[in-house]
Amino acid sequence: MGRIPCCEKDNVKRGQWTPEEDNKLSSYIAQHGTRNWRLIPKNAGLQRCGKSCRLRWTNYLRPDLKHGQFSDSEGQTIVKLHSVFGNRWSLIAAQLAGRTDNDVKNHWNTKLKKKLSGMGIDPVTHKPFSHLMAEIATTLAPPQAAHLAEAALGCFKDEVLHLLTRKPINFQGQHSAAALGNSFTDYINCKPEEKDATVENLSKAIQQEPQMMPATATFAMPVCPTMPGFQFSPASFANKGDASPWGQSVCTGSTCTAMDQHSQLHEKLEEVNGAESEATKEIRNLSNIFNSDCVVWDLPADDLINPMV
DNA sequence: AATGAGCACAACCGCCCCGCA
DNA sequence: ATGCGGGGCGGTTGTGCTCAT
Repeated sequence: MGRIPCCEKDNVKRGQWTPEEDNKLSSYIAQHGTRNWRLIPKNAGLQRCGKSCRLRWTNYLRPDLKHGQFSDSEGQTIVKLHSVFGNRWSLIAAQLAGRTDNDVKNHWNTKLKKKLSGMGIDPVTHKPFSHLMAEIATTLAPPQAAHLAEAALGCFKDEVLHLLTRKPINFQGQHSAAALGNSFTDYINCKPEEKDATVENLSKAIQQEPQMMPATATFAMPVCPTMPGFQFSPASFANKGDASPWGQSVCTGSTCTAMDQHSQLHEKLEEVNGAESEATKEIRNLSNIFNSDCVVWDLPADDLINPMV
């Protein structure tokens, strides 16, 4: 069984589009619109799958598209929206004039993800890697935490190395923080060739003192006054000499609360009924988040086609 | 100059959702 | 209520270009 294919794959051309094909498609759509994608290639005289035509049109031929490089502020916008929406590229792209979901996705995968990793930020959760490691210790039972933390240290070793050699971290944990703090201090102060060993020591510290981060311990970002306890200092994360908006926008800690509110967003969405599109509803809800006292958003309004604030 | 690695972008694939009969 | 088809979406792969060796 299975689904009927959208076209007969044997009879359709695949791969790069030629200028001639582009012209045929563009002129057909200019005359007849995009009503039925399955019929468009046939009527336009193209040996292409309807789906391929739709993709070519929406990602490349549409006259309202921007084709240049992404600006820095567009990048920031993507990062911030990604921290709220996750990999919902169409939703993110809808906020950037002239950009498609494919553009945004490609830009994220090729540039932004690496940029965040290089800054010590996990591109999936938008939290600092060190925060994630400590979270492992906080949320899991000691034996599991030890194993996972060790694995995480292995996975993120490069990022941790990059992070720690750039800027000391101001850990002020109240519970046996000395063990972890000393390990970090060792890490920062040791010679490059000793970094690996220090990572291992840090892992051991977590293993040996599983109670050092009790389950009740929480992290406080500066913009989260409601979360007392363990103090992580994102300001110390950012390179102080770096005046770029990247350091500020990603390290404000806003994403910490944004992720929490992301779940609220979905809960709220489920309550909403009516004729509004999902995007409209999400944006409506999102605007509430942006107005929240707890989150600092500095989205560049110029890049937004639906300014949310 | 040749070649391989890395990168950016275009295109494809398969799944899912939604409207309609 | 249900099944079908069109379209949308996100993940993945392919391709061509650039740069370093």
